Amino acid sequence: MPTLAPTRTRLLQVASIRLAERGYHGTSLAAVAEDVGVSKQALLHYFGSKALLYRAVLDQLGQDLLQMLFSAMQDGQSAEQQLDSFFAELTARAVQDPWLPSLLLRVLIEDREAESGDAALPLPLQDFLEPLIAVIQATERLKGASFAQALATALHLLGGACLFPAAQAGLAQRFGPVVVEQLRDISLTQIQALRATRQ
Amino acid sequence: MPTLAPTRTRLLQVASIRLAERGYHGTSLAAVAEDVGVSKQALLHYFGSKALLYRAVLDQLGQDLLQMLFSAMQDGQSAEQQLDSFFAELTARAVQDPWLPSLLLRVLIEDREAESGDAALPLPLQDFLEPLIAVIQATERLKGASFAQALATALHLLGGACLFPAAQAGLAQRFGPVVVEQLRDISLTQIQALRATRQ
DNA sequence: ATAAGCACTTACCAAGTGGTAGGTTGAATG
DNA sequence: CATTCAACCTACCACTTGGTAAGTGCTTAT
Repeated sequence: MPTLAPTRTRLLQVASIRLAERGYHGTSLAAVAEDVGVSKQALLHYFGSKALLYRAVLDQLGQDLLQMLFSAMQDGQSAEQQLDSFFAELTARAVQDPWLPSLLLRVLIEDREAESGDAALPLPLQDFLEPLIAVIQATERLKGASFAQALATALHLLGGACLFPAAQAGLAQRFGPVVVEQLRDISLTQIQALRATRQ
Repeated sequence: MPTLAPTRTRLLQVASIRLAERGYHGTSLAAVAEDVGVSKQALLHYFGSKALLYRAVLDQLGQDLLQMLFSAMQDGQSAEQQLDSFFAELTARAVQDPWLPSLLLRVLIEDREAESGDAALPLPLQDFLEPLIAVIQATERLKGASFAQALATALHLLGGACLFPAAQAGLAQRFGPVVVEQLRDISLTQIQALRATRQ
C-alpha cells in the first residue's frame, strides 16, 4: 500500500536535505531530480517552480515542527514540562537528521532567500513560531514579561538546540569525530539545563 | 592618502556582505563587481577565482574575530573577564553589522560550501576558534572539563551572540521593527548573564 | 471503444554563470 | 625614451540554470 504520490514525497525529502546542506541557490532542480531518479521535469510537474518547491519544503518543515510542539503540549501539564518535552524531541531528531536544524537556522538567518514576487504570502514557519512563543510566555518565569523577552528566549532555545547538530559535520572535520561524539552526549542533556537557567 | 588597493578592500567588504546575505552559490561575481562599480574582471584580477574570493573573505573574518579576541584578552585579567569583554564587543559589532554573525553562522553550519580541490588547506576560522576555546578552558568553571565541554560552551556562546543579529532582518518582517528593537536591548545585556550561568 | 487525466518523458531555449584572452591606460623605473 | 607593471577594460566562451513545449504510456471514467 504505497502512500499517495510516493515520488512527490521522495522529492520533498531529497529537496529538504539538499536545501539544508547547500542552500536555495546552491540546490539545482536537476540535482534533486537525479538523486530521486526522475527527470527534472517530473519535479516541475509536482511543484511548478523552484520557489514553490522551496515553499513546500518549508511548509513541510513547519508542519513537522508544529506537530512536535503539539505532541509535546499533550505530554506535559506545565508550560515548563511542555518546553522540556518539545526541545528534548527536537534535539533528538536534530542530532540524527542534521538537515532539520540546518534548514531551520537557514530560514531564521536568511532574508528572502527565494524571492517570490507575491509579497503578501505568509512567512515560512510563522505558524510554528507563534505557538512556540505562546508556550514560552506561559512559563512561570516569563508570566509578566514582554513579547520581546519571550522571543529572545525562543531564539536562545532554538539556537541552543540547533546549532550543534547543524554544525556537526563541519566540527567533525575541525576537531575529529571523537570530540563530536562526546559533544553529542553533552548536547542531549544540555537543553533541559538551559531552560531552567535564567537566560 | 588612500589605503593600499582601496578597490580591493571595497570588493572584500561588498563580497562579505553579499556572501553573508545570500551564501556562496547565491552570490555572483558580476553582482559584487557591479556593487563596487568595477567590472567582473577587476574582481578576478584581485582574487583569481570565486573560491579564492570566498577564502579571502573568511580569512578577513577570522582575522577580525581574532583581533577582537586578543584585544579582549588584554582587557581583562581573568578568563571570565576576557570572555565577557570579547562577547560584549562581538555582540555590539554584530548588532550593527549583521553580515558578520550571518557569515560566522554560515561557516559553522555549511559543510564545504565552496569546494576547493585542495583538501589540505586549513579550515576557515580555525585560527580564531582554537584560542577562543583555550580561553574558555581557562575559565574557573571549566578548569577540569573536557575539550568537548569547552567546545560546547563556545558553540553556545557564539550561537547566543550571533543568532539574533543574524536573524534581525527576518524577525523585523515577522514581528515588526518595534519588537526587534526591544530584542536588541535584551540581546546586548543577555550575553553577560549567559556566561555566568551553568550552560 | 473512447475520452480524460495523471505521471511522467525527451527536446529545447534564453538567461546567467565562472573563467579566459587579449587588450588599454597611466604611473614608476632603467 | 623604452620598458615594465599594476589596474583595470571589452569581448568572448563553455557550461549550467530554471523553465517551456509537446509529447508518451497507463489507468480510470463514461
